[in-house]
Amino acid sequence: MNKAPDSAAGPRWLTDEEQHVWRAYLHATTLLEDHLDRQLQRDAGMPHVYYGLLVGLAEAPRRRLRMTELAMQAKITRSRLSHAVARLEKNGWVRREDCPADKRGQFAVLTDEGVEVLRRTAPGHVAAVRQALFDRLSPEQQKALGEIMEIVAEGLQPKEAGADLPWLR
Amino acid sequence: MNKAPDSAAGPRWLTDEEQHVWRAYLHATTLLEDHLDRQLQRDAGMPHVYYGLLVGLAEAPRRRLRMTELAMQAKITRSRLSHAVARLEKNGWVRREDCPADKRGQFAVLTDEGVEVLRRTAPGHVAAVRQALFDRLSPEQQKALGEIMEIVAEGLQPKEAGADLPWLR
DNA sequence: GGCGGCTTCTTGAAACTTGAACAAGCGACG
DNA sequence: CGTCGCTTGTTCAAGTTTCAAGAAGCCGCC
Repeated sequence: MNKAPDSAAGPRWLTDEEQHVWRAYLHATTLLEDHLDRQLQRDAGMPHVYYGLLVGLAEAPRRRLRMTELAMQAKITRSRLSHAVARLEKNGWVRREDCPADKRGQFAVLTDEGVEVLRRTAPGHVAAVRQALFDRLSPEQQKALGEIMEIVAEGLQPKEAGADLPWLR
Repeated sequence: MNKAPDSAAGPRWLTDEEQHVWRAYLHATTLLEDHLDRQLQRDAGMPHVYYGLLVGLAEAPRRRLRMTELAMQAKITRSRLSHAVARLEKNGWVRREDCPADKRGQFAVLTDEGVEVLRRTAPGHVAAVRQALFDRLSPEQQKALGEIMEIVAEGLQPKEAGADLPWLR
């Protein structure tokens, strides 16, 4: 897929425009992430990733998901999830349950308290996202952003579709 | 600036399209960040943020910057920078120097070894960015992305321009 | 049955980040 | 001068993330 080995012809540096775009990207994404992280830490007492876990559970069938599924949904490692759920459990927002069908498995279950936290904090969070992002972009820009992000995500998909050959990595 | 208080008319949830865009955004940005973080951790032995610090220093006048300036450039807190520089110092990539003009001040200075690390790892990093982002986007999309990110960043600017009134916060 | 390879989830230690609190120096204004 | 308010950079403790290692159960195959 590469036209030529980088090392042979010198690295292909970013052009000025690319560099500009890249810096804008880094700048904006870190600012936005920090912003939302603080907003949630302040209003909900947890970081953005943890909030995402609760949302994931809230949308799942019986407000429960296997650990691995939840981890994949949130794009974090199982290890990280383990620690995170331990913390959320301490808060009373999530509970663990054994999986009857697979004795290795655990369900993470959103408790009523967890639902309540979401109910209370979701509006503020949505407002923050809206204000930081959607209120500032034209419909065309929103559409473009969606498409761009889909392309980028697709190129980085860790698994999915068996399209590539894991055993060659 | 708000049309109506959220609490009065119910929160303005995201539309389906907005939700779709937002998820794509989260998905793509976390995948990309993870990807680059691992790439750099593997090839350069440091996380992306630390790499950014070295780059910042490399571009500064005498390869040095005051701690606060560097922190602002990298959009991190002074505290975090303090830790980071301590670590980079241990690696021999950065050195601290007193500021003669202000006895409180410290310069972070990129060492020759630091320059060397950059020289050695920058090509790989650029390649990773290119492959994950620019190689997949059309010129129009690149342009659009740049504009969008600028808008978003502008809306979150923590300081700048004295346009708002700090004493009212 | 039972062995080997795989998946599931957890653990522990080290690295990194956060936020509050702090020592030290600056600078202006009386 | 002196002192009050502010900035600079660090430190500490608590919280989070990573990575490597490991206990336990599943599954297929002989």
